[in-house]
Amino acid sequence: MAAPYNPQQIEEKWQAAWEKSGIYKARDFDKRPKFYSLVMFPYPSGDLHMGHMRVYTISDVISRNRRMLGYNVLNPMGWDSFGLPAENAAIKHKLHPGAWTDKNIKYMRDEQLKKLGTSYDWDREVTTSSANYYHWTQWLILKLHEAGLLYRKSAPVNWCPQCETVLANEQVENGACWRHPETPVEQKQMSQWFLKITAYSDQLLDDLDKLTGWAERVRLMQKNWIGKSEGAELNFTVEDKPNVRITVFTTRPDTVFGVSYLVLAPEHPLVKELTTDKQRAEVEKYVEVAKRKTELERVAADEKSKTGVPIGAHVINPFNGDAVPIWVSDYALMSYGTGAVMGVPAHDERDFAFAKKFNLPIKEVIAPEGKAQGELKEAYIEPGIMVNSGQWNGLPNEDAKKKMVDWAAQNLSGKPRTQFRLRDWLISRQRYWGCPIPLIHCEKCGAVPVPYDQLPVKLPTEGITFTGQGGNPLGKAADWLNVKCPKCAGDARRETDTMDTFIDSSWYYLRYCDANNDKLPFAKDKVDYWMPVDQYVGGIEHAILHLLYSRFITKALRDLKLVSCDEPFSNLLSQGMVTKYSQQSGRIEKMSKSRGNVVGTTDFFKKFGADAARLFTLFAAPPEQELEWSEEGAIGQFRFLGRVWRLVQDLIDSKAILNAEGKPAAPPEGIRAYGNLDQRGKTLLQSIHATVKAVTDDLSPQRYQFNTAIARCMELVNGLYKFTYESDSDGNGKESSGGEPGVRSNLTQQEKELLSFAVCNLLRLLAPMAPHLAEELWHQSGCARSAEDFIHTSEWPTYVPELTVSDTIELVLQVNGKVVGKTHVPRGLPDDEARNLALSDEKVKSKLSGQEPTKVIVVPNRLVNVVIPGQGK
RNA sequence: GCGCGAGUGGCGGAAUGGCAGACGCGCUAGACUUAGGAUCUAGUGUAGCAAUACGUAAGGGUUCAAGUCCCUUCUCGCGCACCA
Repeated sequence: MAAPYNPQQIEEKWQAAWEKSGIYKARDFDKRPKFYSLVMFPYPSGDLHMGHMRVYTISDVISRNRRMLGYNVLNPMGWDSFGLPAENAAIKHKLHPGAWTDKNIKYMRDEQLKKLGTSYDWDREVTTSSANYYHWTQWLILKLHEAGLLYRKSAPVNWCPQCETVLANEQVENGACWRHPETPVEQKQMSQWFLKITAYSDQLLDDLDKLTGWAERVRLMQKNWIGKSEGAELNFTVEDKPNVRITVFTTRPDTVFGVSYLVLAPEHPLVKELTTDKQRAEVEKYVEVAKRKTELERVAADEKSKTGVPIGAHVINPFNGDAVPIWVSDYALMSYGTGAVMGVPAHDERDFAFAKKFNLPIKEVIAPEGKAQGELKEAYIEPGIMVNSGQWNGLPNEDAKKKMVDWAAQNLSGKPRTQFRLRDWLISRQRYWGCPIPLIHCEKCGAVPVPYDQLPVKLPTEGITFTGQGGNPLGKAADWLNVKCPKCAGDARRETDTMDTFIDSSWYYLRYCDANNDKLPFAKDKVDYWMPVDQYVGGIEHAILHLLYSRFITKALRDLKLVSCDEPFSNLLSQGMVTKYSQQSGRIEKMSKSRGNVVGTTDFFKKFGADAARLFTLFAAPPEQELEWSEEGAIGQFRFLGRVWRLVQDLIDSKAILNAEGKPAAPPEGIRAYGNLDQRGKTLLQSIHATVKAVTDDLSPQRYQFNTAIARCMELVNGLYKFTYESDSDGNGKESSGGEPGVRSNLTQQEKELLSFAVCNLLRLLAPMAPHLAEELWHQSGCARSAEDFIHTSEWPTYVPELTVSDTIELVLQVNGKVVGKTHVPRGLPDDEARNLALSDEKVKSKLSGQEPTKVIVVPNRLVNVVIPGQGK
């Protein structure tokens, strides 16, 4: 009796053997076609659970499949290891963030990712918090500084009081910090470092069209985030002050005759200047209140709670000379457009609500049929014909738009303008555990870059304590802080802000191409060989932040001639999250520690093995969908693996698949013709070829349907059981009753070759998904030529298209589209014969009851549909 | 509110416009047993003894033929949301 399937034992054995062999090393400049397979690298939080494992499994299957298909695969892994949790852990445990991080990395790498059976090239491991990585983050940021893309300015910024740091716009969600939605961010005026991502707004938007390998919804999210609006600037002159003009941005210059007021943002510099004495007290109070409002409160305000105060002054509409009042209201944002908005209540929902509340005139200037509708119940925002608009009356509003902007340009009262929602990327963080910004502040010279030969600016460890109070510990490290200016050698201070960790992760895929370079971040020729990434796999939560930043950095580095590609990720697979029932909430929720519904990796691997875990996460749902973790389902995969194991053991024990030398009995080229096989053998051979085709297609980038790939393997295994155990005569199943079930004793030599061929192919099809079991049986069954001949470097099986389909088919007979019968016919039966066959069928005849059919549709090799008249539907 | 996406057995999910429910979980029955998170065999959409009828959120349409394409409605999920 063969040994039972013991995953733990074989998994450890092969993980060690693979590591020793180096079969997963990527080779720079190899002649094989390259395939760069990337998975979003983790933050080393300390413990991965089954929810995390899904993404690594998917990416690993793709990598292994491509490798077997003959590609030179780069499949690297690393750690996004700067960031707040390490610093918070340091405060809590009185441990340096670096020590905490290193400990976590070691555990996650050696006890979790390796034990999952991943095929990473660990020689290229990167850790963003190590000096040999952040050295080059600093190098790159200085290059961006030289290119004018890094600048410092004082601006109102989002401050998270809990993180004690500023945040990028992208990291503010509903007015709260992305890390804790319960903490509203505050507005602070601070001098901060920004990256000029807006210089690339147009490219980032236009090139989305090139990304055909991305899901439409991800592209759409980026498009909306960039938020391009075409419109115009229009200048309104202040009444009685001909030298003072207020410029508004509008996407609807065609509605300018309907302006009945103008709004300034509370922060707008002209508010103070223009407010009349009479209104001053009220306006100042309003501005004060608006300033104190958090972003959250401003966002939460709906139309009914619109607020505002007239400042007493008026402006002249450049188109018709009307004077309209100026208001201050916080629905105008200083950070968008010009901070001033023209109010057109008749054709803007927001303005309509504002006018209703404050009793401002509503003047209709666009009407559906060119006739004014009179009193409006709501804003009319559809296209229409111009009315009440002087010389433009009667024009379609879209035509008027262009002409009116032209007119404004000629009269110096406006010009076309494109406005983006995207803002520059605020990268300063007032925290210790991040990459130091390599600049030095000198009173005389300003902000001076640290010379390249003095990089990296290392994070100091001396004199640093983590108390969680009093701000950034870097500000207290006197030895580190006080330096001489590189330019004038005078006294100067280091920048104490560190970089947003999204900087680290927006170039790590480039570092993988040349991870051990100690002269440069990467050699250009290596990056040009590997880039772009052929398949990126990761969570949808990065649809905007990380992916947009990475695209920007790639484009900026392209313009600096440091890389050649301009889009980093050709294909993106956004895998769905893993969920599980949570005792805490009583609902099915995303698997996470805080929800108390995690399934750990270690226990599961010990009991059922990594292969079963991999198979279940692949099988239970298509990769882009949500997946509910089910212990029973996972055990089901363990049973399937056991079924494969027992079958192959049985075949080996009974000498059914090995020849006298202990090698597979199948001819080396496989079995590519029916030969003398009987029907049962033909069916199995066909099933083998069909399975190879189906799994090959399912694993291809066009599909990535791992669930059906596994289902097809299961079908083949079921077929093999039938073929192997079912005796000819009684058909009573596994060697009838009693005793050890056994392999059919009457196997012919040809059938043994067939079985042998089946096993070699089945194992290779399973290899990407269940790498350990496949490897073990590959060697046991003698398919391996030596102990070093790994299944993962073997060739992916091929199929003969003609053998993927049977030579007879079941022809479906329909009457008016309903199935009335089926009949077996040879494949390729001529249409007229199929037609005659259908018309002579008893059931069809009885339905016809003597009538002539109106029509007979023949779908070759599928069905015949007889259409009978007058029977309705 | 706007924009995407999805609704298929008890459950997860399959189906280039051509036999709905592959494959698995669960369940039922049988066999076997060195009792193992066993294994093997058969069955399992609903109603019915059956023939058969009905079935892919609801309604309509296109088509010889619709889960699949079109329109309307409903439900759920996701994203964005004072962006002028």
